[in-house]
Amino acid sequence: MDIPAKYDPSVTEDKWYAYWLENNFFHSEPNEKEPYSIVIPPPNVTGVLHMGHMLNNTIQDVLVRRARMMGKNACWVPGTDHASIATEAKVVAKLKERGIEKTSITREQFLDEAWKWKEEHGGIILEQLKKLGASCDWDRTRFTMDEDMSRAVIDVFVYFYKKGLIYRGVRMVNWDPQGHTAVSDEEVIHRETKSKLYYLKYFMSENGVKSDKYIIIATTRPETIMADAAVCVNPDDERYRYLRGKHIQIPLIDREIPVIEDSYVTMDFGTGCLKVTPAHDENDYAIGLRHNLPVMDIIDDNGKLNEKARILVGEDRFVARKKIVKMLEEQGYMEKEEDYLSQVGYSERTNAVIEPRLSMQWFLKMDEMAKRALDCVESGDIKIIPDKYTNTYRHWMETVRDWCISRQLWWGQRIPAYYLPDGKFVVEADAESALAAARKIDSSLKKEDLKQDPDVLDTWFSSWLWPMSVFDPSKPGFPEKSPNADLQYYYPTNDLVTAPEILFFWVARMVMAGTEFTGKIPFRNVYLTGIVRDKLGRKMSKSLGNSPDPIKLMGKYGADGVRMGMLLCSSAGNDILFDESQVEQGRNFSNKIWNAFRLVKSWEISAEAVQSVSQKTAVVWFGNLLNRTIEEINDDFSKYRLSESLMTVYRLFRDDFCGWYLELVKPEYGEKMDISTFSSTTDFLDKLLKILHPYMPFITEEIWQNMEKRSKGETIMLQRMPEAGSYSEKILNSFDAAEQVVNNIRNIRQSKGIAMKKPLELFVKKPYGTEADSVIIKLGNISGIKQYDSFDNNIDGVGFMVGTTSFFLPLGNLINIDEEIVKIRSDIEYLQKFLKGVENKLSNRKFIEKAPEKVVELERKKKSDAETKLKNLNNRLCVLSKD
RNA sequence: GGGAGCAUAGCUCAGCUGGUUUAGAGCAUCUGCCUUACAAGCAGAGGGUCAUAGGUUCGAAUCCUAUUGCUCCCACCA
Repeated sequence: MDIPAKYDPSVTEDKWYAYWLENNFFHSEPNEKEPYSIVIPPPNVTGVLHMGHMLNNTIQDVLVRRARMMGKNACWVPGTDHASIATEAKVVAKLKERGIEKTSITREQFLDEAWKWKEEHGGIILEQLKKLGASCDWDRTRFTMDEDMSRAVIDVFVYFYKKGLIYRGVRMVNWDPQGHTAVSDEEVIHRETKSKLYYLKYFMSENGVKSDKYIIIATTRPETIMADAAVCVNPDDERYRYLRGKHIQIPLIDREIPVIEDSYVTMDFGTGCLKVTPAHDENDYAIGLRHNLPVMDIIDDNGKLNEKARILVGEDRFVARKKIVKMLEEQGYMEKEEDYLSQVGYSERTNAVIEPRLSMQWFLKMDEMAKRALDCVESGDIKIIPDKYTNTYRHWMETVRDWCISRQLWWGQRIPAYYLPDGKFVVEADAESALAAARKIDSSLKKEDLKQDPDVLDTWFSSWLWPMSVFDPSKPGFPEKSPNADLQYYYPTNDLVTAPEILFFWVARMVMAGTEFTGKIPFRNVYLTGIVRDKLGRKMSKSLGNSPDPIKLMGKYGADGVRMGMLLCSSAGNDILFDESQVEQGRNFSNKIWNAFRLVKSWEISAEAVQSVSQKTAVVWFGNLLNRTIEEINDDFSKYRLSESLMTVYRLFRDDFCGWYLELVKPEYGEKMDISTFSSTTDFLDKLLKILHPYMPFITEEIWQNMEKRSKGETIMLQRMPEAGSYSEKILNSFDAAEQVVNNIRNIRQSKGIAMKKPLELFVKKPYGTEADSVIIKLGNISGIKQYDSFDNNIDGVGFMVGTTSFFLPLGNLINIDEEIVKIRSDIEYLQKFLKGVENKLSNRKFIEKAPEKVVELERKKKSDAETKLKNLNNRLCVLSKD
């Protein structure tokens, strides 16, 4: 037999993934078993795997693989998201590289290019997931813009429109001048940004003529003054009472605007005077509405000033700001400027500064749906893990505003609104039905008279259907209309694993859509992962270059190693500080497992060999320990404590199985092993591999396949997970005591420089109850254990205690009596302190009266144990001090 | 500005309904070992006023209050 001493993942991982695919092990069809389903949070179709995906998908894979081994019919549906803004931006950039502007080609040509790009680069990320070992049902792979998925999105739009929940209106929206589209409130990130507060002189107008009197107005956006519609003061502000009914002239362009009063203005901020620019600020827009102010929009789609600005036409808003500041200074309008920190909104997708802008958009009413989505969580039907996010969820649901669902893009599902020549419109799922509907308004209409709305829908408007539409896209979530076996069987899904950032974007909206269309929640548990950061706690980003390439990482440490490294440090909702050393630990553990297998595989079995006492003790003990640990792991899983469960298995395998069990049962050099011990050992290893499989699928399959001859089509991934059997605390405790004795012996050997090879005698004082002598003898290298009534008179050795039992190692002249005395004295001192504490407690009458019997009992035992120990130590001290 | 959460060993975190001797892991550190599965290993050791100050209680890392420091979410103060 020739098994290499180091485990090499590169020769096993691809092999077993191919084997699993070949045998269709990941595929699931409805059957009579209990279903377990997860839908993947679809990554951006043009995306590339990053550490966040690694974490998220490792967790999903652990859950799915475990469910499968628990005998459930597990189905993990993969797929990708068309991510309209991000993908469109990428395609636009690609075209630009080739010298093509988006504006110079038609919608159809652009979409052709986009689809080409998608075919070429789309799905790379799914291929990368295979490297990780993801056991997705690839036959069910979905894309949010698949024809039938898109159809579902359109149907849903029509449904809500006809229900009266979708409306069209002019609103102040968050305009992304770089992406050329409106984005939702949730896609705007506010960041503290350094800017300046400019104090401008606005001269008063008397009979249309500029007077020399002026007021001072503070603004951060001087480039918008040309769009001012009024100057506003607080009605209670005495200082400006004289302005009532007066007019003011806008600097530079001398346009006259009225002074108005509105309590929105804070008297003690700035100068107490506010310039009102309804077209470019949401609050100003609201004030404008209240006071019937005209709206003048001076900034175009690109963020440049348009001709209505009269000056600086065609300049970018930030260039215009610099230039106008200069002009204002030169012409004497600038009172002063101050440094100022303000919250500026940035587009999540393009990072451009958001321009508040009025435009015609489509909206979906949220209030009722949000209330329902909140109920699902408050009632406990949906559990959020960790539950601290329930608060965040509630807060959002209570303050939600209508959802702006239109995007001024081409990549996505086009809004199915068709305009008649007179500006009226109809909403229908396709052009034919739209024409039919339009003809009811005007029977003379022809197909070419109708113009479809150019906008597409927000990407989340398709992904909120995901848990339904992946199973039944034909009729989005109307199971009563079209009972679909898959939807009936797999929906609601069990667990959703995603990031807290998209709790609102996506999770809440899936709950809304799910309950709207099926009357059922889309999933029962939402497991929120943390953000993967570098070890300094910084977010991983391309610009910092602190994000490792997952593919390279898996190449270096193996997918199993990386999976374990990620899992070990990731409790739900906590950010993970990624450090390559964690992955190294995972790789090292793989090697440990490998070598345990190598050892077991190397044993020769003989029918004549007889099971030794230490082997028997080890087998009984480990069987009990295994049962107890399985119970712990099950408990961890029920609470979604994945990283703890893995740590438990890690310790069980490394410390207990390798460190104690294998050391006890392995035969002496050249000796053979008995059948009974061998079969117990392989049985234990088999169980351990199964428990480990969800975390480390590749190495466990490799070893499991090599443990014994397997027939074709067999796999560990479809074996039953070992169940927790009964165990005896007594057996576990007695072994634990033996471990402690061995540890003491090892400690003494180390400190006295006695080699492991040299056998020692061990004395123990009667009564002696440890049943695991054979363990002590073998692992302590003890030649014999002798029981005495007393060995207090021996001085040439070292004593120690485990529990209240005294042990003694005769060491001849190896001991230094003075050192021993010092050590014993410090032990005594410590114990006396401890005893005093316990005695204080026990002499407190209130404690005896009020504390539960059990606790008091325990304190009494502590006291008597400490007293016994003290007595022993004092005796020993006496003996040693005699000379 | 509003809300939520966190603070335990050098680092990352457990510690569940207050009570199991002196608060646990893993990593890192230090010491000794190439012992016939594994140096990607083995054996051993050190390391903590549980952020601070009060309070409740027979008893507090755990419950309450305040303070300090950090993180996240939400929010239009020009």
